[in-house]
Amino acid sequence: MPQKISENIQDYLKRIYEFTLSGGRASTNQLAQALGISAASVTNMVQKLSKTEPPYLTYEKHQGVKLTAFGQQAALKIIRRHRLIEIYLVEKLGYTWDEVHAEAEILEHAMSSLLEKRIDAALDHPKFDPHGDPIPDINLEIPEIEQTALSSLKIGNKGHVLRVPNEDPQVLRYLGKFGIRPGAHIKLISRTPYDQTMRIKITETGNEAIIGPSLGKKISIAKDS
Amino acid sequence: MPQKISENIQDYLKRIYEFTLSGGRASTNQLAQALGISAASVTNMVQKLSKTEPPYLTYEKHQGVKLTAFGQQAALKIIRRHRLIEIYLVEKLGYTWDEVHAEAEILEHAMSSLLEKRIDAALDHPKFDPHGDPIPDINLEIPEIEQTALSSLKIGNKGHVLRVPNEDPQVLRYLGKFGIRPGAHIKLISRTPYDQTMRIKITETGNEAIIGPSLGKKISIAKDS
DNA sequence: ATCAAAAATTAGGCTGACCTAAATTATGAT
DNA sequence: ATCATAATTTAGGTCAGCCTAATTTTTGAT
Repeated sequence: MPQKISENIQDYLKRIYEFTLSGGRASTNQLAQALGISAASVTNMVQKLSKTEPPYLTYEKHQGVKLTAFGQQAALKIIRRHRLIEIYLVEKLGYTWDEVHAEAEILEHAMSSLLEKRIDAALDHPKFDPHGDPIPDINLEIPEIEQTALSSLKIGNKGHVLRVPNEDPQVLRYLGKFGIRPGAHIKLISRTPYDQTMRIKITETGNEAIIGPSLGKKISIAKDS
Repeated sequence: MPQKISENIQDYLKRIYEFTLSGGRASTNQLAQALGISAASVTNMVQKLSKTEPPYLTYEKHQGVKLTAFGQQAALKIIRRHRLIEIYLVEKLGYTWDEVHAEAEILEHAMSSLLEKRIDAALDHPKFDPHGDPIPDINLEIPEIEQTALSSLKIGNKGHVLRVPNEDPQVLRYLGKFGIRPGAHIKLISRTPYDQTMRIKITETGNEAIIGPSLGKKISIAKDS
């Protein structure tokens, strides 16, 4: 029977979902680090989660874990709530995009189905959170969006920002200062040959920003014309 | 140092606060019943809570417990959050007054200081929750209101409702059907001599409602002219 | 004042979710 | 192919917060 699902289990599932988005398996160490607990504890918990009825994930020794369809639904449910909260806080309570992640991380576990419905309705069924991450709909479907990494832009080419999936408030404030946010139009000015650091221009604000290579890979854009 | 205060401790403090509002001490059994746990567990926990630094409460064997000033502040903080959430859900998210208690009971533990501030501001510093219970202000002060029990009204006299402090959704829906809510104007039609059951008329709706003696003691009113 | 019933406490245990240390298995550079 | 290192798992332990059963203390009716 589908037992009640505790907060930390939700956190495990969410992390595993994120780590396996690109198809692979999530490793014990990865999860331990992301969850801020020891690797031994992770091994222990994933063994349990692979033995529930139905199981949340499949586990093979030393091979990492992968969510079952059941586990994925559970993960998407939390992710939906997380992202709904984020956009609600920004739209209705004056939060900035760097403040909402930490808040949502806690509130997501306290959100009832009714509250989820009401917030979804109050925002007219939003499709994206403040960072441009897609919000799974009521059936937990995620809209597919075509997107490229900012770092793949050619010099002189233009694009507009789709996603800035970074939880770090410092980074978000830095980007926000230049006007880099979902929807912003940008143009790649230059790139250093050595480490691929980019200089980009933001159309809306006229600012120029320096973006390092790792951040450049995380920011998703659509290429314009 | 003020250690982090877990959810169940918050629940203990809230209950003790409620039970000792009228000056006495909260008994082990009372608390056990209210919290849905065994009396032995309560004894155990209150002993701990009386030995923290600073202590949340004073405990003497077989004499019940009483909050310290420190414990009271902690309780009031949760109560403030609980009531702010209740009124917010009604005002901004279309909840009815019978739905909000259960929701707030969970959300109160997930609410940050920032969220508390934003919600307080969004509602322009509300003074009462949907049941007419006063919301402690930012300094945790509670406005004193003069109030009498509905049951003390004389036949033929009028009044208006101040508080309907009942968590039971069924009761709240029953009362709501007649238009009995904070602010409603009422008049006592009759009272049965045997068990004090009252028949009252609600001015706004023109309805008449039957109110039993225990509920009559819980509903607070102000007498009109 | 007595004493049965009610209330509270003590003693001893359980479980979930974490930990460290030790042992095992996998990996990749040579 | 070997082997040092990294990754993972196993073993054994802690702690918070609950439990039941047994015991002690208080209370109130007579």
